[in-house]
Amino acid sequence: MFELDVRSRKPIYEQLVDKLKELIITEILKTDEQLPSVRSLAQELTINPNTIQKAYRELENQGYIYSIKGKGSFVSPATHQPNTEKIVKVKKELTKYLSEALFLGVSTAELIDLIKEIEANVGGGMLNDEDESSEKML
Amino acid sequence: MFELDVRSRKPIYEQLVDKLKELIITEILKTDEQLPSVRSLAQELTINPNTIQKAYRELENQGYIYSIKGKGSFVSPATHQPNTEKIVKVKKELTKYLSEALFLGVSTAELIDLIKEIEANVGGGMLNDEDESSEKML
Amino acid sequence: MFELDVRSRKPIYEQLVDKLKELIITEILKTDEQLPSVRSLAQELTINPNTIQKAYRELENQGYIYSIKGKGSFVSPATHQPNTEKIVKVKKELTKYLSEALFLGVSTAELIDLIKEIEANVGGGMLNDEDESSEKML
Amino acid sequence: MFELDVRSRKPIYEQLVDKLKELIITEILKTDEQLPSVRSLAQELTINPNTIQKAYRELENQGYIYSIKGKGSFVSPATHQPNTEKIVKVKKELTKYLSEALFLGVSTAELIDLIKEIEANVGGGMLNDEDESSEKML
DNA sequence: GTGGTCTAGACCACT
DNA sequence: GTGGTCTAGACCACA
Repeated sequence: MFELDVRSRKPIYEQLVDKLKELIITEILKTDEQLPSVRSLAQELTINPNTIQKAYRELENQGYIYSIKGKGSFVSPATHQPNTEKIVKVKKELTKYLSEALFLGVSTAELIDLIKEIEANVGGGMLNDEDESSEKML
Repeated sequence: MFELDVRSRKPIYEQLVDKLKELIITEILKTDEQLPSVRSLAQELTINPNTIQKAYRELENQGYIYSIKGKGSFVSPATHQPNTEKIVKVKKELTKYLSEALFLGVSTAELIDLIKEIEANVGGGMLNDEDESSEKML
Repeated sequence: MFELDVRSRKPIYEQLVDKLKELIITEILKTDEQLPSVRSLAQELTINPNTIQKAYRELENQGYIYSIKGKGSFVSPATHQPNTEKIVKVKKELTKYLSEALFLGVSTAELIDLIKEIEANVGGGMLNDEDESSEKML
Repeated sequence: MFELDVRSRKPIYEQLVDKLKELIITEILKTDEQLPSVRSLAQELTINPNTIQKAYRELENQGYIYSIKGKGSFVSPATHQPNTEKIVKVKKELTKYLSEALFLGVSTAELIDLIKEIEANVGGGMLNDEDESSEKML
């Protein structure tokens, strides 16, 4: 399920954050769906529960999930009130990596293709095709 | 000139690497142009020379600059022999941030515009041997 | 264990890199085995931890080890996907020293013997999953 | 004639030493032949005369050339009294690089070919085709 | 003058 | 406890 690379320079908790974000963005994890418990996930991945905890906390800070004491962690509904601050940050990163890609010889066409390809995978975004059923929970 | 954020979670030397890479990619720093000396830059930015050194070393490892002991540090010529390994890495990062941007509500059109805008700034790419305006800077 | 010559013209960290490379190549240090911690090795060798760090970092760059923040440093699995660039470099050095050896009167036979001798010590190469004697060391 | 790589990590004077050694070893520069003067070589290569000077001094120390004040520098006759100390050093380097080559996947056969190829280029040396004379050595 | 190495000692981030 | 970053200050090697 999760393929963590312990050899990576990137901290494990960050890898976890990225993976979970991806699952949420691609709507493999749907709004209000429950995430695996800290302990079960820790056991499954054979890593320290504190590491999972840290990843969940980070996701909560970024607004991707919410936690309820005693019950668990759940996927937040997509807010769709454009979060300017975050968008600015992401665009900054994008600019950095797009420049580097172009510098390394990747063509514009290739990059546009990449965007389109990704677009197809991202949960319809704000008009997310037919999830009408995710409105309970707190 | 360089705006470093000493409080950032990103190490100073990495910030420096990114800034300098940017200057090289946009050809504000031209091939074989001399970079500011370790010590002068350290003084200008009021950070430790070792930190600058670390950044320069990293840039050297990544192939962006080369250093000569008694002489200084200089911009490497762009190789333009596509470095597959690096490209794969960059594309991975791009995928991550592009997904996130789309999820945050940035439109595809906007992203394509971003690419085109960046493309205009990145060094002419392959052929710029006869650049007429290589005045020093910094 | 490690014999470092602090007076040598070769930097300490490079001596360390060479020694550790040797231990890895001869498989005295096995894949995924943990290296001594930066601090413990520094204490043992009575040199500065930063120097050890630098050596470890260099080994990481060269692909011989990998480091995980809160855990330690470990031997990378041998990739065995021939790294052309590195091979070219090594062959260049070999040519230099082989010429010199021949010039100094070492016979071809002697050199071939040297190769065979070394070959016997270098980790079996491809297939050594079922090594029976992987006791720790260091 | 000399192709020096100013971008190399290796100091220029060392590159010079290596090149000149090579010319002497391959007997392109014959015994007692005069080397170019420090100043003329400096001019030709457009590098600092001090750098040439340093290279020549090093070659003199290693016994490859000799200098006569007011006259110039000349190739030393090959001594042929096996220089144990040097041979030990060279063998040490060879062991290092041979190990690495084998580790990187270069075959023994390939290495032996390399030796034979080099042997053909090295100035007959001591005539050591089947040198019967190289078996003493401390 | 340049880059490069090393030390001593502090503090942070991750597990 | 692990690796990683940073500083202040010293000394060396190269051109």
